Amino acid sequence: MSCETETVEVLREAGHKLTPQRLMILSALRHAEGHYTATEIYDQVRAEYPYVDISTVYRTLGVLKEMRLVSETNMGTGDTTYEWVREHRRHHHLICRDCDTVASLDHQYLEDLGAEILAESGFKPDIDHFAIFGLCATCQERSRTA
Amino acid sequence: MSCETETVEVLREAGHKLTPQRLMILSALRHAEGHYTATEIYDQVRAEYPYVDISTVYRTLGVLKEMRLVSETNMGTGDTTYEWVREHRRHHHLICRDCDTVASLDHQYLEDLGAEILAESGFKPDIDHFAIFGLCATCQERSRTA
DNA sequence: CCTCTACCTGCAACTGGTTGCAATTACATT
DNA sequence: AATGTAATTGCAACCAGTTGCAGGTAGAGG
Repeated sequence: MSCETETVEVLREAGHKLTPQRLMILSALRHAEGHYTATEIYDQVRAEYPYVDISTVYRTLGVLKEMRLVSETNMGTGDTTYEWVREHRRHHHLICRDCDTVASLDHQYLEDLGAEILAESGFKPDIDHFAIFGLCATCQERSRTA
Repeated sequence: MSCETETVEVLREAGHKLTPQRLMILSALRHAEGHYTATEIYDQVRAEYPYVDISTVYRTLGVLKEMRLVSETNMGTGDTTYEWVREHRRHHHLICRDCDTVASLDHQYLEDLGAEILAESGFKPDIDHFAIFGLCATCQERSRTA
């Protein structure tokens, strides 16, 4: 739990209580790489403490999302995925709507878009983790020749 | 139905059958302005033909989405909204995660982003109708002084 | 250490959306 | 106009996610 101290402080300062359930959910997300569904997190926490409820998982993810400690993304697979936001290592996804291939998109493109929007409208977008749907090069080719 | 002829032809050429249910769903979307939830479309169709099933509405919205005749957008209100895509009149939304205010975003910003991505990666994004979450100017101010 | 209260939890009921299946229907072919 | 078949429909059962509520707990203050 040692490396969690900072996060715990951030949450407490925002007026949130640190319950054992929350600490377990937090820990599951922080020590994992990549995206997880709510159910995956639920299962992992339940292995340690079998009485958690799935609604507690969703509610905790909700407060973490509101504080922008985790990102919530619809990857087009049916259920929503959550990921711990690391300042370095920001990334986005290009998802082909035909073949479902997922490619990465450099953060810079969206960083620039966010800066433009902020400068011109005053609105500050959360550019944490985007999923952009479209057609990959291969599928464009295929539909041209079909 | 006269003004629908072109759309009907597009669908038939893609191998889809034109059932009365689909024609009613199509007509409801085409003659409406703005975003609608699946339930709103369902209710409207049901007024004319009470035996449609909600799953038929979702499935039809699915094929229309796949053909990019309608856009599907999560506006953060819980349920997904659908809108007939009109080439002119493209627009996007900036939604404040604190006060839920919705502002419009000019299509140009995203058009440019889409062109950049296509040029550099070959992936062609569907830039039909984005909802970008963040903090409006007022709420940024409020959280600074809080 | 005890008290108090606002926040949090688990439960159960609910809403939005999806899926497998048997029966039906659009429409291409003859 | 009759036939064949693949797509589509309605139904029912299901999965993902949300919400109201009564009881429980973190943690601030005394």
